[in-house]
Amino acid sequence: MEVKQQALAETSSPMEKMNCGNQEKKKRLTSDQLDSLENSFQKEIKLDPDRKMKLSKELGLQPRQIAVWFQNRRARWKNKQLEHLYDSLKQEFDVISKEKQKLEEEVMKLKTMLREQASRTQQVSTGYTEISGEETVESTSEALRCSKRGTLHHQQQQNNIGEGNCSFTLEDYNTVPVLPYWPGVPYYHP
DNA sequence: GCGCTAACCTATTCATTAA
DNA sequence: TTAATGAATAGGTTAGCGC
Repeated sequence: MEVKQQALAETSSPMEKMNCGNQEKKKRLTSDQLDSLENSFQKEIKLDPDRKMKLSKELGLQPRQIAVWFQNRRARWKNKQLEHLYDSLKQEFDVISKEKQKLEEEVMKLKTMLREQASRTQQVSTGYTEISGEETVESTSEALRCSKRGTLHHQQQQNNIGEGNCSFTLEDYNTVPVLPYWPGVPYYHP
């Protein structure tokens, strides 16, 4: 019963007073009221009944106004959280995009090198050795393997890939923590 | 299980204010 | 005058409680 009376009291908002003939206009809260509400919100994002009544008395506002302010404040806070989340995800996306572009360029280079090596191998296996100008072609397959391995190894070292040393994996991505966190305000679990 | 109620959330309205 | 901001409302959902 006591709760019911309180609920009734809370419904008597300024707007309803306006509708009842009382021309009380919608008013902005004063900076002192906002400071107190903000401090309270920073301490605890949820509003328990005791604190609502306490703030109501302290600030000379209806409990309903306190509740509404907290609701709206939580909504604003959540929007900010989403903005922060969007920013951090965008940053991650940009980094991954650049990494992908680099890797694609590397793949192109390596494919070109493989094609060149393959054409040389074909020339050697057919027993055809062409010496044009100053160029000398090695005719042993072992030498070819060595040179190929050396080139690939060099590429792998440059890019830190191969032998399980890939610089970025899906697992890495999945373990990157997003930041559901807004400094100065405790994380809100709905 | 069902109805009631309070509290909460999201979307929206509307008054105020600053540019 | 208008866009941005914030107080308040409407309507829906959820959880707790008594029956």
